[in-house]
Amino acid sequence: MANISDVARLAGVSPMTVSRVINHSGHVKEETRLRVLRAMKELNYVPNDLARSLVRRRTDTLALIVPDITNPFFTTVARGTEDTARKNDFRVVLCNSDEDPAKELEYIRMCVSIRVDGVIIAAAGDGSRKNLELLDSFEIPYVLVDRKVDGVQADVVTGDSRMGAFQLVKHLIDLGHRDIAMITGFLTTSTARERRDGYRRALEEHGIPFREAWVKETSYMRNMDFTLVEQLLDCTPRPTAIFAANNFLAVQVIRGLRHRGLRVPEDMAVVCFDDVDPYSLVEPFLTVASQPAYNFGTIATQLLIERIEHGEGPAPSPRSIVLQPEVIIRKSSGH
Amino acid sequence: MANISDVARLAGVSPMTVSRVINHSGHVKEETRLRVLRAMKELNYVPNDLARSLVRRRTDTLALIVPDITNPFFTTVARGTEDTARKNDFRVVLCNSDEDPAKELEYIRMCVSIRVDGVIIAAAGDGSRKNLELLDSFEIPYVLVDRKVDGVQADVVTGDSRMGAFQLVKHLIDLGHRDIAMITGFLTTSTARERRDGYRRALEEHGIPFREAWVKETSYMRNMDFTLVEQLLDCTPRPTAIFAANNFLAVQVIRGLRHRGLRVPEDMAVVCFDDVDPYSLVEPFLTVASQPAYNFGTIATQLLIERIEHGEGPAPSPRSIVLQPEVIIRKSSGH
DNA sequence: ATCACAAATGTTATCGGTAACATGATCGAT
DNA sequence: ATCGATCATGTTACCGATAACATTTGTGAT
Repeated sequence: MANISDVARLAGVSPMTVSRVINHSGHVKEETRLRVLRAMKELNYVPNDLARSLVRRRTDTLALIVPDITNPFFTTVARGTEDTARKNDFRVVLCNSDEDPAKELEYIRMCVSIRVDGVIIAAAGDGSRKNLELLDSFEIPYVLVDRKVDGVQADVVTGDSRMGAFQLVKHLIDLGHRDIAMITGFLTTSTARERRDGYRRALEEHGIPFREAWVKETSYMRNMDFTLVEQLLDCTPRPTAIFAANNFLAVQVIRGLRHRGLRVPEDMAVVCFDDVDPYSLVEPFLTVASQPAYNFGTIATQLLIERIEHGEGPAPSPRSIVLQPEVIIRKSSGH
Repeated sequence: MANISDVARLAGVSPMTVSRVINHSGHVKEETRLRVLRAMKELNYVPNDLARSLVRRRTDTLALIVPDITNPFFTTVARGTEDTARKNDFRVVLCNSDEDPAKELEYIRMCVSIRVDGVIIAAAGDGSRKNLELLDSFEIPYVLVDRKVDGVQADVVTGDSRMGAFQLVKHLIDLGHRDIAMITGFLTTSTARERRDGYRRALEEHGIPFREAWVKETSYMRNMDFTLVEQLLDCTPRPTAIFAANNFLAVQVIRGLRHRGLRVPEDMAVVCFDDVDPYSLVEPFLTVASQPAYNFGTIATQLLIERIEHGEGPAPSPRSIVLQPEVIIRKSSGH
């Protein structure tokens, strides 16, 4: 594999001149430039980015760490990230933590050892704090996306989970429901907490008591504990509506209901956070609080790149961007 | 950020000894080893993999290039790849070509410039051949997964598309259908061709003429041309069954049918290749030829790693692993 | 006590680039 | 003709690790 010296030799110049041609830096006479380009082509030369990054102390690489790469919400974030990164000449390494802080830590270690320029992370939970401190200690900038982390000061792009949850539950209440249960992700994630808070506030503002037992907590992932739905159905009184805190939970809820022979919305109203992929669902059906996932990605990436490139002077203090979800009312909540 | 010399100095040894400790190579007295480890911890030292890779001429990194990261089929392949890679101490960089050979080429260039040790690729199409030749010219080993590429000799892990398609269509025929249409991906991908061939063979073996016009070709991606379904519905005679060549196409077909007020399977039978994510679909419903996507990933990765590590001697000649799909009969095909 | 060999550690060169500085050529202005 | 500025290119050092070889120390056998 040819290196820069081979090219230089063939073109009859110094490696530095070749470097200038590659990077469009400094002055190079047009004639020499062409000679170098010809030599590069002839040798099928591709610069070695390891060497380049080593000496430049910069890799032009970002890492995106998400808790679940099979969730369309996060793949959409990933697209936003990637598109924005590419526009700014950054690469993206995509990592999947499986909602597991330990696996997340491994990836963060990797980020350090391959010297990424920055990290965008939807943290596994509050346990991610130590992981993030590792980034801090290496002065690698990062941006939180979708989820805040307790005790961590950083740029953050989130949805207004409290508001979205409030509106969804209010919608149910307006429809006459009073016995509304909730299934949410582990409360170690900020979104689960905020959605529960929004749920709670909506209830209380309408004089409905908040019952701890009606909030079931499980993994946000698709392999959630199926029996939770059963448990809710066995409550007395039985809830007439269920608020699922994300898309996968909603689908599981509906499956659980079907399994018991219950129809949506006739026997049980269902609403949820995040879009449930309409392509897979065949027909849009669920009442949801839809989040602008793509923008989560683009904005987070912009913030990160700003930080990476902000040069001297004091770094901008942590910014918090909150995007509003859009409540889309469809059949699953009844009317 | 501390480097290996800082650690060495603090531990009172040479950098080489530190390197030995890090890599568990050579002999190091237990006492010095501990001293070095203490120094590493004290300085919060993380080795620089750029430098390491540069000199070792090896990055312990694989690239996985898929045409559509939002397709659960490919995310499942990705999981298989990642799990296997990690077990063998490789990292995986995940790349998304969007079924676009040009974007694919950019990623392959990136693979070269960051010197990945190998590539697993579900190629965008036959146009990928030139891209792969680039890898050849740099002697970067690669394995094709899911899709073969015309004129490319390499390890390949595919499903038996012809057989799966044959069985699905035969199933429809056995149910009495004779007017069976097909919607498939671009015929520049091997799977589209093979599925069409399987479809064709099933028809012909049962004395049903193959009609070119009944095979509609479009993108495998979720943004397929919606009007194709309409076109099929306007054929005379109107088909009574549709074979969709992948999961997304099937969902689009069903949406198109719903849009026209047609029920599945009463008014139109539908079968397809690949699983349609049962979690999203709420109820398993589609008759499918299910492929062991996870195994696609694990096997491809094993083959690749073998090639990377095979050392001297003649490289193994290209291997072809063909996995059988499993036809799962459900409601969408009627009975 | 001596020797052969393994263990423990160090030295030097190198991977393939680029930053920083140095040098010589070119050029327009006076 | 002279000079400062800009252009064009080269030289040197270094990024942070490891391979390959060199050296010193330790150990057991005779």
